[in-house]
Order: sequence, then C-alpha cells, then structure tokens
Amino acid sequence: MGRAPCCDRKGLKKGPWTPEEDKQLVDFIQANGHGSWRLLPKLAELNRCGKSCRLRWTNYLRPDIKRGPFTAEEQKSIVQLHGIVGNKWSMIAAQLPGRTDNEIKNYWNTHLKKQLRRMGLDEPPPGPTAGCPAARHMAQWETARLEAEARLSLLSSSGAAATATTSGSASSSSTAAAGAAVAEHAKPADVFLRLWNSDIGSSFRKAAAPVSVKEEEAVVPGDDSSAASNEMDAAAAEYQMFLDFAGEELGLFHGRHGGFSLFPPLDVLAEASLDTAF
DNA sequence: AAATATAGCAACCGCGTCACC
DNA sequence: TGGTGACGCGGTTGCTATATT
Repeated sequence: MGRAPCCDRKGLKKGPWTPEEDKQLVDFIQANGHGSWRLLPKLAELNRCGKSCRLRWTNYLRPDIKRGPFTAEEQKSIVQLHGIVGNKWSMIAAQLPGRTDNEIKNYWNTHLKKQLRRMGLDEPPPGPTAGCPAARHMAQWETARLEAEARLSLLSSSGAAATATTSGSASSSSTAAAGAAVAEHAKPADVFLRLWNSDIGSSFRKAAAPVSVKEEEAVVPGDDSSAASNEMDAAAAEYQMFLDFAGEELGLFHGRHGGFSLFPPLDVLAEASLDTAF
C-alpha cells in the first residue's frame, strides 16, 4: 500500500518520554479518553505523533499495567502459550492481565528464550526440518497437557471436598467461594484437555509425530528430503487446523479483553487446598 | 577506577488489516 | 468496489544500567 510514516512530520519529538509529557498524556486521556490517536497529540498539545502516544499509553502509562517481575505462573503460561500460538504477543498478553505484548515479547527474548535453549526446548538447530512449527511445538504442548491433567486432578479432589463441606454445613462461605473459584478456573484446563483429546488434536499429534521422529534422523546423507518436506507440510496444515479449532470451536484466545488464563492462578489453588485441609 | 562487554527494556519502524468513504 | 487512512501488531533498534576485565 505504502503510506508515509505518521512521525515524518518535521518537528515532532522522538525518543524517551519526559515525566511532563507523561503527565500531559495521562491527564488528557483520563479527562477525555484517547478517542482518535491521530488527533490526540494536537488536542493534548503534545509534540508527538499519535502512534508514539498510543504506544506510550498502552505499554507504560495505562493504569491497569502490572509492574514488577513475572511470576513463575506467568512464565509458565507464556512458555505454554508461545508453544501454542508462536510469536502472537498480543494473543499471549490477552491471557495475562496487566501485562503488555511488548513486555512479554521483551521478556521472552531476553529471559525465556535462553532458559528454553538451555533446556533444549527452543527452536531446533538449523536443519532440514527446523522451520516446522508443528514439530517444534510438540514438546511444549506435551508439558502443557501434563500440567492440565495434574491440575484437573488436584482441582477435582479439592472441588469435591469443597462441595462436601458446603453441603454438610453452611459454615464455610469462603470454602464455597474457593470452590466456585476453582470450578471457574477449571474450565480452561478442561477446555485444553478437550482440545488435546479432540479429533483435530489427535489428528494433529499423528501428523506432527513423524516429523518429530524425522528430526532426530535429520541430515542423513541420501535422505529423501522431498518426502520429509511433504510430511512437514501435512503437519503444518494439521497444526493450522488445530489452532483454528482452538479459536473457533473452543473459544480460546478470543480478543484482548475477553480471554482467560489457561490455568488458574496458584493463589486460587493454594486457597482451595488450604480450605479443604481444614 | 576506567574501559569494555553484555543484558534489559523502551521506543521506533514498517507492514497488514479493517473500516469508512 | 476500490482507494484511503487509522490502528494494531511484530520485529528491530538503540539507549541505559550493570557486570566483567
């Protein structure tokens, strides 16, 4: 298409934002909303382009942004979600309230990528099958599945206990609340397992598995690379179907504000376990 | 203590998509 | 229905802080 960058206008400031500019932007948005980003700088009397204002607001100034280090649970979610959707940072961010796509992207590139590499879970070394997303994501899917099963088993035991407690006496409203919270959070894990166990999921696993095996045997002289690449294509097609199915049939990854976490936060689990222990 | 290397992160850039005319 | 503009996303850059020599 080809459109001149909005920041080309002479005289518009670039680079780091000053506290004064931040305040100006926050004050304006809190009073008027952002409306059109294109018009905002003029209305707010900021010498910046709209794009820069939007970025500053969404990545840094928004009041609901969660600051501080990523929790272990968040790290796990990022790894698993990345295994599912790849570099779809906005999709991943939608599952992590208070975190921005930019923050997650940076965190992935600076921390998690290295960790996974050390564990041998990141992109395979360059080779004939290195580009196949289906094969690459299998290991991460597998860990996500095992975790979902473990959590469901934990949830079902604590949920049953919570139900028994509440039906036996009306004494523990907090237990009932915890049970409800657990049930609410059980849904995503349940959805994940439904996805994994669905026809599409099993078809994806069958298609991806031979590629994973082939990866082990890669760089064999005289290997039939065209057959391998056909299998890769098939696996990639199955993988795409798998993702489409996740999105459309099971309602995974629906929108920036309508999404859910794949797994319940640890504090919910902890609360449930604590309650059922008494 | 100074120089250099490395890591972390905020911000920018370019492109794709979508809505509106 | 095609063109245009605005928005949002993902990749990349460059600055700053920290670690190492």
